[in-house]
Amino acid sequence: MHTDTPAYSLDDQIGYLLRRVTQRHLSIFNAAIPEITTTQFAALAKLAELGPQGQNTLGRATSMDAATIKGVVDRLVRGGLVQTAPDPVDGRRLTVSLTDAGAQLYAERIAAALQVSTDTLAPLSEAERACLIQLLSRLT
Amino acid sequence: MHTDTPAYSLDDQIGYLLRRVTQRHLSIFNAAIPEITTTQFAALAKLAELGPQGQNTLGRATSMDAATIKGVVDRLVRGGLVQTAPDPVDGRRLTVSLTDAGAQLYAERIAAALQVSTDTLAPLSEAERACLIQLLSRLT
DNA sequence: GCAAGCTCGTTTGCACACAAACAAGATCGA
DNA sequence: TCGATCTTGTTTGTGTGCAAACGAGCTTGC
Repeated sequence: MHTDTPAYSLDDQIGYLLRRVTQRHLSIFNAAIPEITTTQFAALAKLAELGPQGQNTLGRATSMDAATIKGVVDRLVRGGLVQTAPDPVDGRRLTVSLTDAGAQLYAERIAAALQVSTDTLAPLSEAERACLIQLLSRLT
Repeated sequence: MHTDTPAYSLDDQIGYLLRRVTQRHLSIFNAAIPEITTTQFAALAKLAELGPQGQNTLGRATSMDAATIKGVVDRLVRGGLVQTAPDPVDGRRLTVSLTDAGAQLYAERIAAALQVSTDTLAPLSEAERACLIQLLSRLT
């Protein structure tokens, strides 16, 4: 008796595919919207949707942990797209909100951001795109 | 006349979904194989498949740029899983190869790595898994 | 009313990931 | 043959990401 080494094809593994598709997506996004990154845009989008939020709350809404959202918010503050203020009620809370410049940049880039998604999915048919989105949603 | 702000649903964007699914996958991988990271495992897998490779060549085979693969190789060397040697023919080239420990760790973890892929795709049926892999492959 | 436990934000340390710029070796064409 | 060009590896700077540990503020149960 012996155990054969099982075959392992890196190129067919879900993790490797996810990494490669993400690379392509980031490259498309960066070409279309060079001013900010995908995570920064996600933060702007959620602030626009939900209004001012605590920093950690915003992190949860955008799937970033506390350490990560802090870095993202810091860079957005540095770029003048977002501002922070202490919560008068809860002494721990740091409320993050869009500045006028942030709201304007977000509004101006929505169409480009939607185009990024379309371009990323360009190799697929309409039905295939919907299928992929649906399958990925279930792996969350 | 005016232009309505188009709707932008972050949760439905391909980039955001990719990030979230990747997070879940990395978490599953890290729980199953705590010794090394996904990228390090990818490097070991390609070295096992292709034999010793130049550092940049290995980077291309695993979809990492020159700066990234250097960091990965450095950490694998530090962990004793890989070794580097100057190429006698090409004075620029740095040949990377598996050590015995690296080859052994890789062989021992293949089954676990395959299980990671299975676990990541667990919410999907067999047919859906194949469909997802196929769709993602076309977005490379 | 108060102690235990939770949440908020912060910091540090590590590991990708890419852009840009660089030095040195290899190659290929005129 | 020799100069332009390409390739190989390196470094620096910036931006995610996560784990772990921390202090300070809030809340809940008893």
